[in-house]
Amino acid sequence: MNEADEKVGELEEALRARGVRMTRQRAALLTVLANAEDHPDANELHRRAREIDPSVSLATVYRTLSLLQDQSVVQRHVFEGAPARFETADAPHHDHIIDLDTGDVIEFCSDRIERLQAEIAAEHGYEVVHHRMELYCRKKG
Amino acid sequence: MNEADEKVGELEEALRARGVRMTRQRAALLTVLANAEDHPDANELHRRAREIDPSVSLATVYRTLSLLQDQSVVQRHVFEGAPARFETADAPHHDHIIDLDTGDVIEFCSDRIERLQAEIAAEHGYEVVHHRMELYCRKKG
DNA sequence: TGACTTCTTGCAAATCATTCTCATAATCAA
DNA sequence: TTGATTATGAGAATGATTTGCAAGAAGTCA
Ligand SMILES: [Mn+2]
Ligand SMILES: [Mn+2]
Ligand SMILES: [Zn+2]
Ligand SMILES: [Zn+2]
Repeated sequence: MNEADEKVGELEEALRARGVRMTRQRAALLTVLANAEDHPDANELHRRAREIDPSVSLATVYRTLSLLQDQSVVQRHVFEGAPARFETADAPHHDHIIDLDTGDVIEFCSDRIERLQAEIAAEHGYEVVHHRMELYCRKKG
Repeated sequence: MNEADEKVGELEEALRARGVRMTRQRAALLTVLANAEDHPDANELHRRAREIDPSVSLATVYRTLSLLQDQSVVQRHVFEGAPARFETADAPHHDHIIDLDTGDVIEFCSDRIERLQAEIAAEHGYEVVHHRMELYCRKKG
């Protein structure tokens, strides 16, 4: 709650510096995002934001998420057969394992895979702008 | 045109054997799919199927695609910000490079990445049921 | 602290891909 | 052919996301 609050302050500053107006609803959503340890979807973010400011509408949640995505503050992920999920973009790059039974999302990163991806793209005359890698898994045993 | 027609015949047989009724519209869609060398979406498949049988409706295209997916005859891919795309499932497993400028889709497969993915899942106590890997790229130079 | 300009918001209606409902038509085994 | 079962077309319904618009806030500068 301390680290996250600090994060919120920094984000508000950074955004203001970039000419983004800091409204009540944007601040609420930033707080929710900074405190989220999971990968909530727009509805869940709306639910959490309302706890801080009951006036926040779902439309504004979507609008703010787009804004924050443009500002590289959040990342949007669309996993199979589910609405988009969001997380702050401050963590280093990683990909996801999705537990097919529980819906749990686990993060991982493999430098070797990242390197191989770049190699493969290069072999085809391309450079990777961004990529998506999701492992849909089931517990072993 | 020969190879594809052969493929259609085999598919029709295989499906009939599994108790699937072979209707005019299903045959049309199978022909379209067997002849497709790209990754068309439902609308494009509908357009092509109508050239064979003008009565085919979009609803039936969707219904048939679901059926064929259940029968492991087609695979559905949902790339970023676009409707689902389809391809026959007869080719061996591969992943995709998407050209951000042209929309072109290029296929590739890396055994090393596939192996690493399995390893990573295992490290977390999981086994990969299926995965998704897409490289969104731009031409180099 | 106003007054002003420019952006934001909430609400409801619009989109868009996909799915579903239902009355009618087609498949296929007998 | 017949009959039981399943598929189809048309259009309405869905669900996530976006948008238009009138009303409300933010930031700026006196
Ligand atoms: Mn993550
Ligand atoms: Mn492919
Ligand atoms: Zn990665
Ligand atoms: Zn793969």
